[in-house]
Amino acid sequence: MTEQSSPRTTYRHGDLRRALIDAGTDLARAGGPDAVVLREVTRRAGVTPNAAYRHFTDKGALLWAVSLAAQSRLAAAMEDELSAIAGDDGARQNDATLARARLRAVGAGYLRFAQTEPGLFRTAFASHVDLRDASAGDSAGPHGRTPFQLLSDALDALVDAGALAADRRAGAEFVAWSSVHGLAMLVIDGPLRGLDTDQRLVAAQRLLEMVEKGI
Amino acid sequence: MTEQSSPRTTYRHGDLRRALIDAGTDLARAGGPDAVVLREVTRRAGVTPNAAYRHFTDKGALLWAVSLAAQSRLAAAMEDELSAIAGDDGARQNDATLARARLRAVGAGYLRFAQTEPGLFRTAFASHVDLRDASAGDSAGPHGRTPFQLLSDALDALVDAGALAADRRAGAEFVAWSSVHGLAMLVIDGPLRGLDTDQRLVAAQRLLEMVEKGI
DNA sequence: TGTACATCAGTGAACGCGCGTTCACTGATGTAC
DNA sequence: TGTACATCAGTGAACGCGCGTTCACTGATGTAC
Repeated sequence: MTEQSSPRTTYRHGDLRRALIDAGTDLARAGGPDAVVLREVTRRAGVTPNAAYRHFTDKGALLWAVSLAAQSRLAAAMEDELSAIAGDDGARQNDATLARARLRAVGAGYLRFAQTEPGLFRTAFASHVDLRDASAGDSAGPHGRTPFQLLSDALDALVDAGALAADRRAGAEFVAWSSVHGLAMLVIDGPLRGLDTDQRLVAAQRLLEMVEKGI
Repeated sequence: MTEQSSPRTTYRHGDLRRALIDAGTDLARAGGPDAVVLREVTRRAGVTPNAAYRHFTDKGALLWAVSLAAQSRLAAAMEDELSAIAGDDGARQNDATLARARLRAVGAGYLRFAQTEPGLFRTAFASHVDLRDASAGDSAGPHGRTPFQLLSDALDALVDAGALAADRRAGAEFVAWSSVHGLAMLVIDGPLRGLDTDQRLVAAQRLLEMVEKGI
């Protein structure tokens, strides 16, 4: 993914911006946002530190770009989980069971990404991003939806299917999101770090169940 | 709280360990765990940087001590909320309404502390602490209970009062904690930073309601 | 089709900074006699 | 009660480090004529 192994032969790089984001993503994957160090990023891209300033105004802008990439991967993980639902052709159907399955899939994808890619997960939330901002195109997944939009979609579908009262729709994403996000944080970084894989799965199931019941 | 304003006249300090933790706490309050910088801490205590090594083996040990102090304050905030419950004499009663009020108080205290002291809140979770560890005496509040223990107590009382089925008790703290923790994180540091005070209160109420219903 | 030239992506060297940590030391305190 | 001395909390100076950023530059590329 980085240019490290294939040293450039031309004076010009080709697509340094992309290479810097990729190298930054590798660093973020391994060590979270703090590991995204400008000098190390350029080192990995096989380039002088100041070359980065041709593509980013400063280190913050680079980290921001890496964070957007991480958010996009989070969205992709959620979409993966959605597309794995049996009997779901992706179209909007008025099926309460299916709608609930989709909401669970959104949560499960979120949790799975947090646990398999903790560094990227933390980076997605690092740079004071507003995930609710629909205009953040670079933070969207393969189908152009951001993580927050995927959650909103699932909740809308729940209302359409009659599985959630319309007057409980407002603010529902905040509480659903909070629950799942909290478990992710406690498990990857916090006091629940000690839980083994089984315990994590049980906690995740239990949590999604609670959201479904209590929302 | 720091020694900054009253320069020492004696050669010896008196209680440098305490002063360092206090100065570290001030820094953490203002800027979170990353702001707890050994040199700045000693500067505030009116002491040479290396003096800190008489009391802490390294910077990590200092940060750990500050984190314990932050956890203790979190516990205190939760206890404050508990003691504000009307008609609660603090004794264990088999009253379902009261038990539910206590659980809500635990969550509300947690959320209030996160919002009024975001720096300390993040510091409490910074140093890979295991909050569930009962032996962490320095992380307890005024009544000797850690934040996690306060939550456990509230859930036990819920079972005793018949407001929570005994077979749903196991793992209940994980999902309750996750929900509240997630909202706290999203609001103070994350994508829900933009919410104003009213919206936060509404979200908090809605969340505690969901936990109560879905647990 | 060939040449002159402007553009601008990347170079090389250097900067000042604050950090955590180590060293040999000094001098106030408390205890033993 | 007074003196000698061990203890050890804090000093002062220095270290090496990696960081983000700036400077004047060079040379490959693409375009105009």
